[in-house]
Amino acid sequence: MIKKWLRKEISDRIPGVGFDILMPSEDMLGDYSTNLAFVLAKKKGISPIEAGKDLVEELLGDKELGKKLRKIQLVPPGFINFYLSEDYLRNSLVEVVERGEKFGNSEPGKGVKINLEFVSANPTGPLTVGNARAASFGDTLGNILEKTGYQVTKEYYINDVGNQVDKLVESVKLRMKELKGEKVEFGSEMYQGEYIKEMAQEFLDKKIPEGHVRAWAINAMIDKAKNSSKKMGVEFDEWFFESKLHESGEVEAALAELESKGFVIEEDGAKWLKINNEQKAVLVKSDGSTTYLLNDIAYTKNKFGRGFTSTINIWGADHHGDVVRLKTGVAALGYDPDRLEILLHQLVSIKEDGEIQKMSKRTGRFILMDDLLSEIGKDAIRFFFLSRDLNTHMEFDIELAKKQSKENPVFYIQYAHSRLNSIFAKTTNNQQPTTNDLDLLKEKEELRLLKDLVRFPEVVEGVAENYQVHNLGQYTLNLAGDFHKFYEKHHVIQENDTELQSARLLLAQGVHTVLRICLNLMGLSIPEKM
RNA sequence: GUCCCCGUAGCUUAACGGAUAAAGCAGCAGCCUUCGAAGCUGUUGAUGGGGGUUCGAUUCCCUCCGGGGACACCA
Repeated sequence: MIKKWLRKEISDRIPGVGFDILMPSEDMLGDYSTNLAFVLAKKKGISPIEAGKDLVEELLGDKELGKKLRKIQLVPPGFINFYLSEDYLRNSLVEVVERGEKFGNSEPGKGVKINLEFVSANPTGPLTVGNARAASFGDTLGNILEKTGYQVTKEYYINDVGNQVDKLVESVKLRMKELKGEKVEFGSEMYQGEYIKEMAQEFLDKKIPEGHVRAWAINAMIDKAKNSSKKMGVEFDEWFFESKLHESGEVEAALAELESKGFVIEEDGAKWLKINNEQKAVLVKSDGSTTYLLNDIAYTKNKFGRGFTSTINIWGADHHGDVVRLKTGVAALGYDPDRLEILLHQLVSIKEDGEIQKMSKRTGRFILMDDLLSEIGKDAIRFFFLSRDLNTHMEFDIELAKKQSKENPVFYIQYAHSRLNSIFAKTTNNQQPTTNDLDLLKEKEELRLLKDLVRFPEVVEGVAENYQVHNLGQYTLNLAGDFHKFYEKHHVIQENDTELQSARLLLAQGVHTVLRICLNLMGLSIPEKM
C-alpha cells in the first residue's frame, strides 16, 4: 500500500501537519503526489516551493525510498510528485500472481462483526427496481467488507406484522371470495397487483382454510423475494422476522427500558419518544399497537445483542426522516449511535409516457425486479446500479434501459477477460511464465497496467472505508480499458522471443486475476467466452 | 413552511478541497493478411445563475432557478 507508506514516510519527517496523498490523473504529474507544501507554506507564511524544498531533499537522500520511487519532484505551484520505480512495479506483479484470488485481501476489519441489512422490502408485493438498486449495492458492499477482513452478515428484515401485511392478507381473502363468486367491494386501499389474484387462485386450489391464509400469504411473498434475490445473485445469510421480536418480548422490553430511562411521554393516549424539544415520535399507538419505530429500536438492540459491532442499514431516501428517530431511540438505550450506520440511496422512479411516476406497491404501478432480470439480465442491471453513486437520482425508463443494456459497459469488462482467456488458450506450447525476464516489461501500456494492479488494494480498502462502491466499478472499467489498449498495440504471444512472451504472460495473468476478483466482488458473471 | 438529495458534453455517469474536469453512448474521420473489431486511434462537445471562504472550488457556505423525496397514532 503505497499510499499509507508515503503518508507515514512524510508524517514521520514532518509531524503535526495535515496533508493529503493524491493520485494525479496525468502520468506526467507522478503516480502519487502530496499537497503538503501548500499546508506548510500557509503555516510558515512562505511560498509553497520554499516550504517543500527541505522535505524533498531529505526524501531524495533516503536510499530506502529509492527502492520504490524513481523520482521525487517539487513542481509549481507546489505539489510534490512521486514516481514509482519500474522495478517496484514489476516485482509487485509477482505478488499479484502468487496471491491469486486473495490479492487485495487485507485486515482492517479483523475481529469486527457487521450486520449489513438491505432490501428488507415489505412482504406485500414483489421486489422492484428500487429493491434491485439496494440489492446490488448491499451485496457488493458486503463482499468488499469481507475482503477487508470484516465478518459480515447479510440480513433481510421481514415486516410480517402490522397494517401493511394485514392489508395484504385482507386483499387475498377478498380475491378468494371474489373467485368463489361472492360479490365483494375491492377498495382502492387494497393491494391491486395481479399477484394477489394469483395467490388467491392458488390458495383456493389448495383449499387453504381462511385461518391459514395469513401464514401462506406471507410465506409466498418471502419465497418470491428469495427467488428474485437469488436471480440477482444475492444470497442473504439471515432472514429476520419482525414477529420474533414481539413473541420474545423484546419489543416490550425495549419500551420498558425507554420508559424507565425517562425518554417516553404519554399524550393523547399514545406513547411518544422524545426526540428533542420540538419533536416527538409515536412508539405505541392509542390502540396499543407498536409502531415501526419501536420495533426498529428493539430490532437494533437485538442486533447488538447478537454480538455485532455495528449495523449498516441501507434504506431508500424516502426514509431519511426516520434516521434521526431511530438513532435517538438507540442512543436512549445507551448505545453509541455511531454503531448504527444508515446509508440512503435515492429513489428510482419510473418514466412512463414522458411522465415521472412514483412507484407504489399498493397501486400496482412498478417495474418488477423479475421483469428487469428477464429482459436485461443480472449483469447489466447490477453494473448499471454499481457504477453510480447512491445519491444519484434515477429515472428508470425501461425502454431506454433495454436499449442501453446492449451497450452496458459490463460487457466491455467481460470482453477483456475473455480476450485474456483466448490468449492463454493459444499458448499451448506449455510455456509457463517465469519471473526472470520482467525487465522486458517496459512499454507504456505495460507499465500502465502494472500501476493499475498495484493500486487495486487501495481501491478496495477505500471503498471499505467510504462505502463509495461505484469506485470499484470505475476502477474495473479503467483496468479493462487499459488492457484493451495494451492488447491492440502489443502481442503477448511471441513466436521468436520466449523471454518477452513469458514476461507478458505473467502480466496477462495479473490482469486476469484482478479482473476476476473485481467481477466476483460485484457479483457479475465471468463468461470464459463471449 | 421545515428538512434531505440532485443539477457536469446532445444522453447516462466520474472526479479524498488540488494541477489542462474523466469515461461510455450518440456524431464525424480512420484501423481487421499476426493473440477475438463486444476492440483500438483521432475528433466535436460540459461544471444551472449570482455572491462568498481558500494559495486553489464541480466539491465547502449563502442566495436564486429547476427537479426528486420526507415532514402520519403507514412501514
